[in-house]
Amino acid sequence: MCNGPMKDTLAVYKCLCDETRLRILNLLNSGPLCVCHLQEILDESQVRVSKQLAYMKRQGMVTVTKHANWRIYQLPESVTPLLTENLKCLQDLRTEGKIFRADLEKLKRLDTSAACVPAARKSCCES
Amino acid sequence: MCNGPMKDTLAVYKCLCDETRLRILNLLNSGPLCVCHLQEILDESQVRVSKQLAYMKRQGMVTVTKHANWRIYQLPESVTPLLTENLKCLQDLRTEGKIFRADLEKLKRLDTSAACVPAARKSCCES
DNA sequence: TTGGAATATACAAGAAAAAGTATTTAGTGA
DNA sequence: TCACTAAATACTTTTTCTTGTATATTCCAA
Repeated sequence: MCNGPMKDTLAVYKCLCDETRLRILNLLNSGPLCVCHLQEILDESQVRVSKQLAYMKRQGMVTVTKHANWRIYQLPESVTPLLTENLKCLQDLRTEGKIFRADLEKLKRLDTSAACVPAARKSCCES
Repeated sequence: MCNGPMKDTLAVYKCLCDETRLRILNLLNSGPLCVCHLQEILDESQVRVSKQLAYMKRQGMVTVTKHANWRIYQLPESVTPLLTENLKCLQDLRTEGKIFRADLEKLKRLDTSAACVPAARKSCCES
């Protein structure tokens, strides 16, 4: 996972250089999410979302936990400074980036009572 | 050049997700440089460097000016916040990233009396 | 105007990444 | 055990990126 600064740096940028992955990071930045909800918000096929998540996991950019039938993806507890900075930039982009904003709107409208919504998200949505 | 926030953002990350391009940005970050010097420092073939520069130019990440036989590449006067942030991150990486450090060492040892060294660099090296 | 240097570009080949379809794996619950 | 759901993986095709070789362009200087 830690292959030296250059490899790590490139891994981050490789995750960031794709639209779908950026949108996923934008969403995960406000809390953990199951695959089915990502699929729903992004309006992309199951395979596509699943593969992008697998890619990001390989690069150490997200972590997964099982929850019954669902897989909950989230940003790792400890995020590198580089990724942290860029997640901040993504937040700034929300102002101009209508896709990012729209995704977050959809996220807010999610049914938080669904079984696959993890406790962490529920509480974060209530607040 | 300005195709909306998403395209612009992706353009930045696409430039950043390649080792050679990162090294080029790291070098240009400390001043303009001609292709032949980039070639020398990076120790890469002419075509390869030239193509990466062309790529970055297409993405609006660098600008060129002619100077006799040479092409001087530099970061654009007005750099987006996203790129600015990431250039800062690159600077931080110099501490751990030995390639970046080594490149800058080579840069310092460049013969600043060479005709292709632009005035801007000369003065910056003297300071 | 001819030759040489610095750089770019065209074209072809190869490698890597992405997308789709179909299939598989796990977990759940009747 | 069987059927069902969520998600991952295998395999294939397509697209995109990268690289290399060769050639072209541009500018200079003799």
